Amino acid sequence: MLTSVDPDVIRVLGDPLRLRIVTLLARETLCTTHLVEETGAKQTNLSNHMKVLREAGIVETEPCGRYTYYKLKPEVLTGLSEQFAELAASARTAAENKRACP
Amino acid sequence: MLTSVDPDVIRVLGDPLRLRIVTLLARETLCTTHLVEETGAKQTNLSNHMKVLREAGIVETEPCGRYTYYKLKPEVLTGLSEQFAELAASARTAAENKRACP
DNA sequence: CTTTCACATCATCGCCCGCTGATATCAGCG
DNA sequence: CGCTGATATCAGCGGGCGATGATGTGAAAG
Repeated sequence: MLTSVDPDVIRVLGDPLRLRIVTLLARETLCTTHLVEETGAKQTNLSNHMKVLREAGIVETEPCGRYTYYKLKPEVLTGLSEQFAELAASARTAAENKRACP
Repeated sequence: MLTSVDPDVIRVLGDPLRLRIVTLLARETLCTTHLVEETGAKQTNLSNHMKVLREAGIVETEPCGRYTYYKLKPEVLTGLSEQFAELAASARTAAENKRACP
């Protein structure tokens, strides 16, 4: 059975701002203030997106004083990479695997 | 420079039905009728999604008589896999890369 | 040619979701 | 404690996008 890509994770990453946040967090661990500076988004907006990313299991929070640091969970990205690699491998053999017209 | 994941492709794959279509096409090349059977979606709805997938460069069309076969472009999936792998690798080193509180 | 079937396009509706503003919470500091 | 700044939560608005129906096009079958 071909394990498909997790729809929830992809759906969450489908938002441009969230994908941007993930890309930023892949470089360094940041807190909300940094993310506000980097993205130019409002704090409220960002906090909402961080909640979505947290509930999707993509990021973890690490309180540090009155700041909240966010860091990526690399396993999630690794899983995505493997799932897409598997899909790609399957797709390469699917070209000749043409189902007959009904 | 860290090459981020292509936001357009991810955004297109963010829709559950489209991701399902891509997963199906990774197994075998199908025409619209097959996809209608497999997904249970209306033909019009499916045709709209196929247009989006086509314009995003994720699938190719191959006319065969009065049927239209769709097949995946594996390079796109391979690219995604590599980009996520790169992100994951970067994220693993980003844990200690913590920017100072402002 | 006429019919039928596969598929695409167009217009429209409805709803989800991202954005915003107001407000709550909580930690540090004087 | 009172103040300030960082962050979370909540309610409401509005735009974009996915779903649907009607219709157009083009190719095979009869």
